[in-house]
Amino acid sequence: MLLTMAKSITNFGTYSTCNCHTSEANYAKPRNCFIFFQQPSRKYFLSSYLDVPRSSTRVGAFAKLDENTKICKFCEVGDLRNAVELLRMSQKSELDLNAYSSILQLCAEHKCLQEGKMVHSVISSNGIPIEGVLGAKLVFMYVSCGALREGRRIFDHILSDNKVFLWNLMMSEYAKIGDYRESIYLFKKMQKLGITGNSYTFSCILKCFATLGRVGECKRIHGCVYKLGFGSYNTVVNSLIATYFKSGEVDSAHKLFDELGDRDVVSWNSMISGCVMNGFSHSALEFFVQMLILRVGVDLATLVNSVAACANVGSLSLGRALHGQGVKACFSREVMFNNTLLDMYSKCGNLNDAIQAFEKMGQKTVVSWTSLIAAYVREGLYDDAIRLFYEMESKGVSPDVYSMTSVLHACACGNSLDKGRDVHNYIRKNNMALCLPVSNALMDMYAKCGSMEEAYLVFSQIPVKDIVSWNTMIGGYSKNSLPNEALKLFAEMQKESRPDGITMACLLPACGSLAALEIGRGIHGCILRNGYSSELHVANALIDMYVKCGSLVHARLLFDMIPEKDLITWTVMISGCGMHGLGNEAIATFQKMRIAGIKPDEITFTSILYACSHSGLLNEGWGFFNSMISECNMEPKLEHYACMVDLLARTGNLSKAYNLIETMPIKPDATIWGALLCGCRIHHDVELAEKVAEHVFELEPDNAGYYVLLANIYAEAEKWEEVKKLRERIGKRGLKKSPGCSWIEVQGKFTTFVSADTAHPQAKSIFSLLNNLRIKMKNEGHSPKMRYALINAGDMEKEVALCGHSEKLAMAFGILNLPSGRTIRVAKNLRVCDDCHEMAKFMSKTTRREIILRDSNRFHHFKDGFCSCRDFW
DNA sequence: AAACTGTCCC
Repeated sequence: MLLTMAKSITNFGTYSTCNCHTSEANYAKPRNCFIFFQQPSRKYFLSSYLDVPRSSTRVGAFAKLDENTKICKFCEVGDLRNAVELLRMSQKSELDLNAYSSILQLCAEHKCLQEGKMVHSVISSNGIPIEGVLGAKLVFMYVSCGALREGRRIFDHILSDNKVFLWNLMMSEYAKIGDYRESIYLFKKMQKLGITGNSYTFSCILKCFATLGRVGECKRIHGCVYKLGFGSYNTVVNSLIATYFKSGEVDSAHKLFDELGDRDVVSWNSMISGCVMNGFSHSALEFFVQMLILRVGVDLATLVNSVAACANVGSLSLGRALHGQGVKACFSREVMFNNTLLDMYSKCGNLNDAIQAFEKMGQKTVVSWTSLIAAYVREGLYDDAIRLFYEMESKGVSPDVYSMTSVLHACACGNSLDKGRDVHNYIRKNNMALCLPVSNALMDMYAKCGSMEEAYLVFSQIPVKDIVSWNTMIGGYSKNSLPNEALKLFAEMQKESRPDGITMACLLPACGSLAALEIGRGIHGCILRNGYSSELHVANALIDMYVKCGSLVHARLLFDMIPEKDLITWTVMISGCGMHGLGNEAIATFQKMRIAGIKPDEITFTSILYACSHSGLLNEGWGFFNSMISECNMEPKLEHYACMVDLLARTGNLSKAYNLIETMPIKPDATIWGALLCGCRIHHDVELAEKVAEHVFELEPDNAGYYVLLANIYAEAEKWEEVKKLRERIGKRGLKKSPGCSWIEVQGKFTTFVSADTAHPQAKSIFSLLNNLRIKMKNEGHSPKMRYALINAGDMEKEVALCGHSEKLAMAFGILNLPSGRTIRVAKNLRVCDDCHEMAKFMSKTTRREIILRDSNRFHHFKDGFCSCRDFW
């Protein structure tokens, strides 16, 4: 379809371009707001409002007329110097209003403030009252020459006989410099004085209200406009359209356009830019194509907005076609056009053309530089982006808010904490921290670089936080494994500010990592009450929360209810099935996704490979690995190799796994060797484990977990001497095994257990429950698995230590405190041990409870003495 | 004309 669009441009490419600059493009920027002094309209308005009426010309002696005529003649030919000279030389009695007016008009046109002031002083010293037409001319002169304050002084002085056009002039001048409040003040004063506005008044005031986001006032003006009969003026309706788009009321804007009989190029442009602004770039392009079909003249604004639409929908071919049209229309020197092209090429994934567009630009502004910085970030060239920022600065282009946030984004994505801190210093030096988007970007940078302390420091210094500030912090805590902080901040936020869907998407991963099902349910309720559940991001986050909290059933229910699933929805479900040991269901979901026409990405492949690995589906795993390369043209990354090594190792193909590591085209990291080491434990291959472990220790010498893993392998082989040596090695490096802990949520409250936790108030009943179970197990022929004790001591002692594992304590606590029949959900920070796994199976049978245990790797569903992992984890 | 917060894998 986009191709046909591109073609239609070439077919209808002979539109007029000459009028582009002069058309009344008054919708986009305050700069163009006051259009009636621009080229096409000037004469009409000046002659009707400003020129001296003939009746006031005094008919006197011929000589007097002569002086005036001379001055006017000089003015007519644009000879300001001689006109002023003659004015100064003439006697007061020789001059009439015509002469003063003409000179002031010329001063205004040539923007000659000096001469204008001189004329003003001549008028004053001649004692001519500043009122009526002369007053208006003076105001116009000052304003045109950029002396708004002077103009305002005279404006206020002659307030009583001000005409509408002067009010319009002042209002639009204030709007031009961004002082919308002053424009609104003048508008209200005007209303108070009973002066009725005209179409220009309303265009201007609508823009002011819209920019300040005062939608209610806009609607009131809309009513006024219709009452006063301006409802058919396209300038006014165009402003209304733009206003509604700005406040996000897309339907109202469309309705106005549909009802507008006389559409001009600005009306069309307003539709295109409004659609782009509100995320409907496809519709924008449809309007553009319709313009071509109807042979409506196209101007610079049309092309700029349509190129932006191409950028958003990623249509390179149409973008290129528009580029060509712009060149034909002689826009190649327009900075705005070139900046948009740069951005379009970058967003369409074409960095080279973006760079070329940048280099070809005659005039580069801060926007051009910022767009190029963003282009580098998009391609992952973070250091180049940062370098570009400093290059821009050294070339004398001062960074603005946009360039600051862009370079911070580069630091954030590139994980460059130090460079980010440098930029922060730059911001402090230049007093830019007070700007909220900059502070927000700073927080995001610190959060993405893992420094939540610094992020919080920035956060705490923001006097008035917006929704982005809160979301950034909450999401930062979630991502940096500080879920409790995320929840705490969320509670704090609710006192001050209303959360939105994004807040929920930021917060839910915190519940997921805590396995906080009840809190997660509470948030789900909040989502439903506030109507956030229709947002796909929120729904995806919810599904993932239920997966991670062990409730695959709820996850699946929600998943099935989503009518339009995106890639992430599918990926969440695939990895969810994988985590819960349902490999075949993961595969079925993957296939359904393909049928739905969704293309998997690298993460989807990681998830499906991971699912195969956890269910021991070797052939299927290889199938996906190969199809990733051959069908999807993707290059497997470290994580994909890690999954394959894991899969081979778990299924007992240890030497094949070893070979894969040796022959893989990228350098294996500790995770890859670690996966094989795990396999060595499962299959009790001490010899290979030693070989593999040395690779691991070399790559990650400070990770105590790997030493413990090898120690366990030795312990299982009862090589106590080696265990001892390894423990010494750990001690020498000063490493500490991260202590195992497990937690359980009962009525929304968490209880955390560490190994052999006797401090708990219910410790006595917990231990007696576990002891009874142990006795029962023994009677039924289960011998405790002592190999995990890591202690070379008497068996009794080992048994005691085994009984004290944190997951056992948490499970026992659950049995004691949750109503019968309720599923017991426990989460653990490390992998579950063999003995605990055995006991959990037994527990599920004798207590007739379903137990769902989440360890650091996956879920175990214990039911009737069996585990969903089929003892394979 | 450009920018800041969001869901998935390891």
